Amino acid sequence: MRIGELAAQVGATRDTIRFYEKLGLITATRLANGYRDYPPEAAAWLRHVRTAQRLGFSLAEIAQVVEQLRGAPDEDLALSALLAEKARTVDERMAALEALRSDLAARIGTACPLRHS
Amino acid sequence: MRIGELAAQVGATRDTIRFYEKLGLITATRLANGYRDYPPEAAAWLRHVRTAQRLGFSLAEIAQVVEQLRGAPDEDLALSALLAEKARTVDERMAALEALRSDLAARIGTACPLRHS
DNA sequence: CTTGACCTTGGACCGTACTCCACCCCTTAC
DNA sequence: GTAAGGGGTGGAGTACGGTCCAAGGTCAAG
Repeated sequence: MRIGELAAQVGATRDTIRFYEKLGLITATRLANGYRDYPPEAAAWLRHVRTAQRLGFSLAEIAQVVEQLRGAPDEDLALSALLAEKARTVDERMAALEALRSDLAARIGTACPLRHS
Repeated sequence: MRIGELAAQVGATRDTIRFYEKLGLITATRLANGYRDYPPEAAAWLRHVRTAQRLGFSLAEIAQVVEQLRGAPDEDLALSALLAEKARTVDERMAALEALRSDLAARIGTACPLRHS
């Protein structure tokens, strides 16, 4: 698969994929003419990257995970642990939002909302 | 209060506070010598800004709220309305996080967590 | 009266995650 | 053979949220 098809399959631009390659998030073999060539799994992998990103991982973190997974004794176990850690972060963020929400609710309708923050 | 003390109180740098001023997030009166002067409430206000930011609001969004308050016929009423709107945004964001959290929970412990995203 | 801590400004610079550009090569269709 | 539509590279530009720096003014203590 060439870069344009891969890009279309995952809803990214060619530029984005080349950018990800620079960050070590994806690698490609080259065809005789110099074009990047991707195996079919590349699309699934890029979707995984996008998912991780959506879940709050920075591209640098994802690249680091890839790096850490290389040579891990149990790949799946390591990945599950990382996800569990992210879930905890999400829980914390939700608690903070809940606090802000009730903070906002308490101020609404008061005489001077920001004055008592 | 001068900028250094304010910065110390909220755990920011003087540069950050001047940057926020440029964005319209905070205003200061000036002393005779040109130094910025802040009322005691400024610290609470800045902490509020930081909280909103930590919860995923961009500085531009926060500045927009401040902007909308300027010149409102009834400041308190306007602010209450904006806070009510923000509370709704917070609710939406919490729902999104809840979705991500259960998404993570579902993946944890599976044979190959990222494979089914 | 100098030293040091504090303040002022404008502008340069950083990291993240792209996005666009110019300029070039390769391949297929007509 | 020429035009369209891939692909390649390096480098610049964008938005966001700062962070740092130089050159200078202010002020209290010794």
